[in-house]
Amino acid sequence: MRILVVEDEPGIAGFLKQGLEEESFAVDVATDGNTGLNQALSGDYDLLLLDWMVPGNSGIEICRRVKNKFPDTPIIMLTAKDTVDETVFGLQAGANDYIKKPFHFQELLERIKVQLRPISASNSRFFLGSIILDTSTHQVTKNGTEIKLTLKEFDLLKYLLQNKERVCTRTNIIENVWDIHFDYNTSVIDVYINALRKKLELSDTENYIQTIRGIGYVAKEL
Amino acid sequence: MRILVVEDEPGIAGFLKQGLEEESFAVDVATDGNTGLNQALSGDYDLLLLDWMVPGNSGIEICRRVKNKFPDTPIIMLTAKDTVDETVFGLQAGANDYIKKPFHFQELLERIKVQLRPISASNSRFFLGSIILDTSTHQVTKNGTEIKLTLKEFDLLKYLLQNKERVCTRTNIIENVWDIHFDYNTSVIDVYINALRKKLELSDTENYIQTIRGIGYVAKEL
DNA sequence: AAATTAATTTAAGGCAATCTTAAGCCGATA
DNA sequence: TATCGGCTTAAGATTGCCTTAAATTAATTT
Repeated sequence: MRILVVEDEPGIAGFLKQGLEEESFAVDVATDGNTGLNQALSGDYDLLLLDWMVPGNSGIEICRRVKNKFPDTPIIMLTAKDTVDETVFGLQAGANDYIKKPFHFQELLERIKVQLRPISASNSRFFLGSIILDTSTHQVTKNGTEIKLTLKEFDLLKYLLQNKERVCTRTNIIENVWDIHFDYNTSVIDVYINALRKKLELSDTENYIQTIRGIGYVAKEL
Repeated sequence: MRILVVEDEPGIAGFLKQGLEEESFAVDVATDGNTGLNQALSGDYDLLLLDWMVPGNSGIEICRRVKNKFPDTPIIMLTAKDTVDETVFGLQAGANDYIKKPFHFQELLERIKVQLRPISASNSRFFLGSIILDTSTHQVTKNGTEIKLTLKEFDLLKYLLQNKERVCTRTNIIENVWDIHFDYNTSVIDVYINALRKKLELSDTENYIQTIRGIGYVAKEL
């Protein structure tokens, strides 16, 4: 799940980025309204966190423009102000929720999950053959025995499992797992697919992760 | 823990009843909406599993009525449909979670546990291997001998144990144990984890507190 | 109140795990 | 056969955790 944070205070921005990444979201940060608006209009994001007051376009303006183009993208406003007027303005502009600063990260997370629930089933466990991936313990097992994966390996496998039986293109993967948007000219994916197959001991008779030449990969039951 | 299942298909109902009873829940089954609603309104249950479509009152209607009378009773909807609209309706009606049929029983179990966790979280003693943490006496022992911990060490260990088998991110920890909400740039956690491991004498063969690089820590049985 | 002790936090260096790049190889496809 | 894309491996760069010690803050004693 990809989240765009538009926030000029570097402290808060960094805090949000780290916290959300620990929750395995792919996070981009824009520190002013103009770049924020441009990135938001790219349509690459599943959710937007907008600060109310940012240099350049105001959060509320970004909200209106984005909602105009992508009515279904949930937007949560971060605001230092809590007067009724402004929250009403925000909701009129199409924001799905707002949260007052300073806030508890936990609470923000809750609200994000509520917004994303219809999109991601917010599952905690994924299954593939005898493989189980559990996001709550960050553990992967095969036939009950634990398989130690690195963070990126875990994220990649999770992404494939979230999209089980669906082809994940290389672009899909590089954008959602690596959070890279340009320069697709890398072979990280190959390296990590390789590592996964090795660690999961996927033989020819058990190739749950199949290559679609020229396109990408699929995780599928056999 | 008492669970009410409202489900008309006898196959699924029986499957649920048996599975949940094996997990030592007390399970009642209602096969139509009317009796389901009546039983639910008795207030005897800790959690409700509602099928979306049942004869008589629909699951969603039951959900609304029950939530009206018992806002704190968690409700999980079972649904064959997965359109965004309907899951959104369900959540608006107050459901705490939903799961699509067909589902893995394990997954359902996970979700039930998540919902019930706040209720059973009022424990005073927590266990991890041969370690016992008692919140009422503020004491920690390992193999019966007391281990003196400072306040912060105790709080940290308690938090990890309350979330046993679940990953605690650094953000989780800093918010819940230190009550810090914006300053993410600190290494206190490392220092205290280090102290805990030392005092608890967690060797490689006994590393009940594991590091999840890039995310945080988990307390888990081996 | 001052001094002493304990607890907590900050800071920094070292180290190991992880990530990324790059290059050679192999098989598929045209 | 030539080309393209994917596989595999190894090496260098980077990141994040561990550890220790010093600095700050809080609690306790004199």
